[in-house]
Amino acid sequence: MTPLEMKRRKLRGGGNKITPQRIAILKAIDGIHSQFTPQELHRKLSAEHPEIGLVTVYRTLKLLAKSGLVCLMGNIGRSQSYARGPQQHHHHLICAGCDMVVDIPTCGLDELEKRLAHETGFTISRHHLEFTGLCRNCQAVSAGGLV
Amino acid sequence: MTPLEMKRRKLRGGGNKITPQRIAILKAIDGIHSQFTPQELHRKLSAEHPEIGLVTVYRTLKLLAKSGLVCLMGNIGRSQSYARGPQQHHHHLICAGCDMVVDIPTCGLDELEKRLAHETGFTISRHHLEFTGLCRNCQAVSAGGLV
DNA sequence: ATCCAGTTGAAAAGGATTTTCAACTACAGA
DNA sequence: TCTGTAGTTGAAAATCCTTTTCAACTGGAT
Repeated sequence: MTPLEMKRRKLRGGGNKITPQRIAILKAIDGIHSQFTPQELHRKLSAEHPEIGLVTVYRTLKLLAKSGLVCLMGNIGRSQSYARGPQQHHHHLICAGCDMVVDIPTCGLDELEKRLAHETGFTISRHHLEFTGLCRNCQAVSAGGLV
Repeated sequence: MTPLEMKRRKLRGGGNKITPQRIAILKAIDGIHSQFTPQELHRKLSAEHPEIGLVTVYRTLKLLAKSGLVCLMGNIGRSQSYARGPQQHHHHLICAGCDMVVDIPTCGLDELEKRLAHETGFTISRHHLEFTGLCRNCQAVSAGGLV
């Protein structure tokens, strides 16, 4: 079963229909390797699928996130930010220069989380960790005085 | 020197003027012990200072954040979220039920940060860590079937 | 082949934030 | 104390992102 088939199946399982728009959106997302906003995805789509409206992109991303097929990462400025891949435990290293995103699979926060829960009486259900800095490329660029 | 005087001095130092609006806003912020949005602050202000416009609140918060007198925490839904106190190294434990915010002064991420920098070639300038869960109160409420 | 619940695109509405602009004012210097 | 001016203000308008509404359309079960 191809990855796309798996995704179709997962969508169908939730009682949703498989439409040409949704397939086009799923395919487009597969080709994006950094975080993206609904607007950016729509821009990317419009080359091959000018008939797909921005509203549909918003709706579909929301649906895909609910179905676990894309990952809602939070807000960049005013915009929602999504990323390819399922919602799972991972964190991000983000370049302030070029917006590149690197996933961080481990964080070692379990200990801290347990301690906090104990000390505060909270039930902690999730955490979010984000590092910001400059990637090698952008360091070079800013060292050259271009920024 | 009172805390307020210190803040006035800090503002003046940046070449900014001390206006009645800014003083009222600084005082109001001192009375808020959880995170707040510009809109919430404006609502709170409007009782005593109906003449202060929402736009001024937005502008002043931006100025205060730049001057290090309040702390811009990120976005809650679509809204910016601020908190009393200077921007410094601390993180948050947030209750999903009542929005209460608890500061976490330590995080022990220096090691991970160093390792990441080494492995990826990034220059890491800051990180953001956030735990979400339910405080004792809200656990009780949801256990009672009210949520 | 038929039917209907789910889906679509366009336009309008909604909500947060920023910009514009003319009037006002804090305060440095005379 | 007075004056000039750069910074500040509030209201309205503009902007930007996102959601809602609605009539037309369609996937897929029967």
